[in-house]
Amino acid sequence: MIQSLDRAIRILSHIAERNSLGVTELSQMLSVNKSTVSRLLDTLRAHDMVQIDKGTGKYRLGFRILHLGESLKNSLNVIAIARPIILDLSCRLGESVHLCAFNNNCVYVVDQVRSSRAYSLSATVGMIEPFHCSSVGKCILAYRRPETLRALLAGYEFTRYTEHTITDEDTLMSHLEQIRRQGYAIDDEEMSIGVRCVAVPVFNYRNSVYYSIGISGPKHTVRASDLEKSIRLMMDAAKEISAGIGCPSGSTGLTERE
Amino acid sequence: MIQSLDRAIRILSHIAERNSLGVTELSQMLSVNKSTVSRLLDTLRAHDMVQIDKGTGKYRLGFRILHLGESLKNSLNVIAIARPIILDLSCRLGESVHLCAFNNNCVYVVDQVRSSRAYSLSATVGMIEPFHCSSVGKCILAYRRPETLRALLAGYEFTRYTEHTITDEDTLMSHLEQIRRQGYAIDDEEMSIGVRCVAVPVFNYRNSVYYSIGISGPKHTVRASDLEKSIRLMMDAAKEISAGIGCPSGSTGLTERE
DNA sequence: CGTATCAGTTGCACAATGCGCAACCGTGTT
DNA sequence: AACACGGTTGCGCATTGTGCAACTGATACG
Repeated sequence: MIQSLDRAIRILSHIAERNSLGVTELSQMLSVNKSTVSRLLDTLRAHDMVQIDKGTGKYRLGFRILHLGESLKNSLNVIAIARPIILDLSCRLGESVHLCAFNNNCVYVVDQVRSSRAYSLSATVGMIEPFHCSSVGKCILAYRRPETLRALLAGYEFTRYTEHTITDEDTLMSHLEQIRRQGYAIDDEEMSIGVRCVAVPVFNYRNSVYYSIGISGPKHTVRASDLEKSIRLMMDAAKEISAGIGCPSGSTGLTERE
Repeated sequence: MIQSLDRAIRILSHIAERNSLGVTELSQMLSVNKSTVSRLLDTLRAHDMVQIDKGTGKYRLGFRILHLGESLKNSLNVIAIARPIILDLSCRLGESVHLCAFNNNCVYVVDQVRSSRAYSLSATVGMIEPFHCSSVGKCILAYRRPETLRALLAGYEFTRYTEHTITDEDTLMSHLEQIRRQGYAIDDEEMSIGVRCVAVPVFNYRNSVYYSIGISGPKHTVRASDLEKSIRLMMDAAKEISAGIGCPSGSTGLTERE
């Protein structure tokens, strides 16, 4: 463990936590002489890892941090990260698994693993999933803010596919509330008779939900008896993907909607 | 300049640039012995500033970077940063200046400085600016992607306020193209007869436009003769705000729309 | 107006710390 | 099996980072 570097990172973390700090404060928090802190800050500042807040004169994080973060985000490929995980999930559950993403105000299927089963249900990558009657769609909607939801659903057509389809905004809203509470969404023959789907949310580095993974299968194979176990497995998989895209571990569910 | 820290930050930057690098590659790039690089990476990894990409086995940036970045973004208060700058701008130009933000698919006035002039034109903070006939609105729209624009304008009503109001999508589209090329937007009596407005975009840390600043004044005070000078001053102010929220200097205009 | 107080930076001398070297793993390749 | 290659560990040296204390500069206060 390299002392100076270790201390520098500690400094960054403390600054991040308190937004801005002075040399003396930092030196007390770290129990390090302020001359040392001052010199570490000099080097950090030379690389724009911290900057001096004109106004308070204290140190805040520098924009280099943002640029590093951008680069990391750009290199994060959810599909690549999720692939081995949903592959494994599909094997364990014996069902097709889709990875869906919220983009352009729609929920798209962005990747898929087909079940090994002879008669497998499958979506098409690129397909848009409806908000009101797909588990993956509802799952993502459940984590939007009320205002966003209102905007999304303004003018949305609640096409009825089966007798179980939710066809009005109010019902959907309270349904979404429930999904967020329980942490998973079910589509029980809401789009096609005989088909049942389950989906769970994937949390990103800021605890927002922009992805979901879902399974779909013939109603009789996705049985109530197995459901609990399946959901647990799915949640484990989702947690792994979440971690892979930077979700702080253990914080799932404490999510601000957006 | 503290050597070890300096080297560590160099390592981060190189990794960011190339997405992932190995110990040996890094040691060559920095001309530092690989044992040293390895030990620096150990410390960085202990703080999740880098992580090992399972798959390639090489080092990539760690999620701590993202969390630091989030914290910085949360502490960035555009209004606070912009205030002294638009205040100064308003003095120099003698016009009211507004700061507008794109949010919830609308352009809102989020701050304002009223001109010292006796008859000043002013908006209300919180007000929503129309897309098709406000300079601040057009200015922000001009940097949306075509797909986003289409979504935004689907069902948008091109209310006619004056004989100069743009009332159809095609005209607006080519007008926006021009705005992006020239870097500023003008509203020439498009919303109110006798009122002229000018707006310029503010670029954020990833070169996206989510804010604009605009002036509005009686047509005769915002004269064509002064326009060039005014626009230059506005662009300077916008650049300063942009820098204040992390825009990499000198990169204005090379923007990906979104 | 001078003095006290506090935050931050600089000079210096010491030794702790970080460094390069070389040896050592562990994997994959021919 | 031998080799090549990327990464980690042990060790001894001196470079580097460190604490101390003095210095600067701003702000408050009698």
